[in-house]
Amino acid sequence: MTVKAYKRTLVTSALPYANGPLHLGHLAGVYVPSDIYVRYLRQRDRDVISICGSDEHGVPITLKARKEGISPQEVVDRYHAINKKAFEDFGISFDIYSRTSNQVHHETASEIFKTLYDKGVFIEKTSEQYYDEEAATFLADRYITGTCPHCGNPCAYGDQCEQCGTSLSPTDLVNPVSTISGSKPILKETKHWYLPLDKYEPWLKEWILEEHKEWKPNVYGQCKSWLDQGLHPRAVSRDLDWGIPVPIEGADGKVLYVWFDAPIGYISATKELTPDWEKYWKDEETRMIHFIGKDNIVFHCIVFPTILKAEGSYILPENVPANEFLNLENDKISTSRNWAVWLHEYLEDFPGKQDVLRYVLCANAPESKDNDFTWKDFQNRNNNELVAVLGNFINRALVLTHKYFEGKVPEITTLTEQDKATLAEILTIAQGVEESLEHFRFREAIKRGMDLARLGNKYLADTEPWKVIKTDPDRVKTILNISLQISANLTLLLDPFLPYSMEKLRGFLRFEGTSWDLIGSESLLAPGHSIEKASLLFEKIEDEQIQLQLDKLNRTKEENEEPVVASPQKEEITFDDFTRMDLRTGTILEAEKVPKTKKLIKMLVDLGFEKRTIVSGIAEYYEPDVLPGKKVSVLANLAPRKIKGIESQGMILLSENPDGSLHFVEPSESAVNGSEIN
RNA sequence: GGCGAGGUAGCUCAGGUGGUUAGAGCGCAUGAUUCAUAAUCAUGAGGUCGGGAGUUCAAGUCUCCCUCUCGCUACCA
Repeated sequence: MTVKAYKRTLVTSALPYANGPLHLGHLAGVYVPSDIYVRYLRQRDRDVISICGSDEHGVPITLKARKEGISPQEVVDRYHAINKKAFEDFGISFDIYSRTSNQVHHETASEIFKTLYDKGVFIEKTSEQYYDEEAATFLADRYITGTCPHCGNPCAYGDQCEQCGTSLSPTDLVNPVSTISGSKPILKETKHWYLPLDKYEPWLKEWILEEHKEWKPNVYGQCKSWLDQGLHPRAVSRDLDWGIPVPIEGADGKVLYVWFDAPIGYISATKELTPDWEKYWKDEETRMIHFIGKDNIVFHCIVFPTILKAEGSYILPENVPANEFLNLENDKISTSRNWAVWLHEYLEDFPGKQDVLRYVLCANAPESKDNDFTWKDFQNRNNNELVAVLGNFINRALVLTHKYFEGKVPEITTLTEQDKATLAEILTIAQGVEESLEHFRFREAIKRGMDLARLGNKYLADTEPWKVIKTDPDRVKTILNISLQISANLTLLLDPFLPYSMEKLRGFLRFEGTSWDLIGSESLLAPGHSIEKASLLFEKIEDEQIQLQLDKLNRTKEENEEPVVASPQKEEITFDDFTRMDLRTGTILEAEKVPKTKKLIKMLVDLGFEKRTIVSGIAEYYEPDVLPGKKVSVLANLAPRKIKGIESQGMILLSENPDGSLHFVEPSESAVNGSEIN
């Protein structure tokens, strides 16, 4: 592997989807690390740009719009505004925060599609999809509801049943209904374009598995998993009226699939930012870094690079430092369950405390595995680290300087060996931070950065200026000069992590330097230079504030535990309809797990008049060895179906709780095998 | 079931190519100290490195089996 010398860096951060506000998971996984990285490079005076924006297409946005009776544009306008402002208020320093619904992006995505189309990259395929004749439109999976074939939930979507969690395809649904017109959709042929990922598989294997072994284990492993399983062509278009129209003849009513256009948003945003955009996207001397969460690995490591490669003139990402997920108080963050800490709410509840959250999310970032955010930990890190270590050191240095030298930086008289060692340590620490940042190890970086404040505290404890002042005031001059030089160095070293606080600290010190190259200097503050009276850099966070946040989450939990609204009753049927079902009492004779499956159990059931083999997905709730002898209710005249190669002759009735757990509908002991259930 | 990532001190995590008494921060205990937001500094206690077997002179680090967590995937009549 050759180490390339790069002239510039292009940093992209995953485009947040504009159908909801930002939460801590987004920040910890993507935006805090990318912002630290970008601020660091800027401070080093490197040529770097940071790109982000709202991802505004796709079906979920149209659904949200429909639900609220507004247009998709209004939905994305709302969340784009909220999120853009939240990022700004939080100090995420994108060079541009654009959006995919704007003109530049439409043009850029269209051009790239067109180029690939003209090159003959795509495969065209015709398939049958549901079509709403009344609304004269094809229906996206999410626009179709029907009865889930698995659990009978009458409100299942065309792509997933939210009750049992099964992923579905629209044609699986029983009694499909269009959510647009309420009519019954028909199957109609439609043409789509596919990106043949399979053809690029050999190249991807070489590029990732051979040339990028340095990628993080979670990223590399995920890619390997996909590549080993074999790639398949992926549709790049959809029948939908919200998005970027497919820019070719005869593609009316079709738009680019959102995952195709979203990453191109990075390119569009760069175009919008600078006329020099090609230098960032097409020059081999540019290093492109994608900051993303683990859910985006396949798109940024496999799909998007394939698009860029197929297009031919673009560079590929040099690294994709994807993070894992952040949990909240021991539970997965979930927008639909409102289990989250929303950024805009945090900013209201903790005004002026952006850096505290930046610090906690960085120090506890889910870099190698899923991590947990707890409010207690948030409080502890603020009180025991930011306040006690960093804030306290600054306070000590400033207070002592005012107490003994009227707020003027004293001069160095004589340097002891300890002084020299302490000053030398500054640079060593800085090099450690650099090393960590260059390798995207942000939690290690921030910890190493804090070591400089620890060094300051130790230095003061060792030299004891409050004692020495009585016997040797000249010595104290040197001690405080060094303490203040450490403080000034801290403003430089921690600026990428804690920009607000370091700005404040520069104010305290009346220090204006910002360049990373100054770090290690022993004369950032000249003797005689006046500094401001000390005020606090960080404040303690009291238990009450934390309790308030915990109460908020508890309320959410209680709301979530309220009984689920019973699914609406299905449409009325006649007695004849009912009598068509042949329900029987039976007894399980034998049961065994179906090999190589997680849920399936194969049973032999005695129905009195005959014995049936029935396969059922209950292995997560019943062990096979407890089943023989159990009385069950069986739908006997259900058409047989092959499951995992075994013919299942009937269905065992099960009741399902809201949590998905299954329970047999058990006839009483006195019921005889084969007796009819009416 | 398949694939991937994880399971290391009370908590959150480090531990290239196997090699002296397994590390850090926080928490805890003891001592020092008072300039400082009861902050700081020092010292210490705490781990059979998920479990088992194997390779090796030597394994947290390699191999196999098992187990738990997370993700993708198959499967649920």
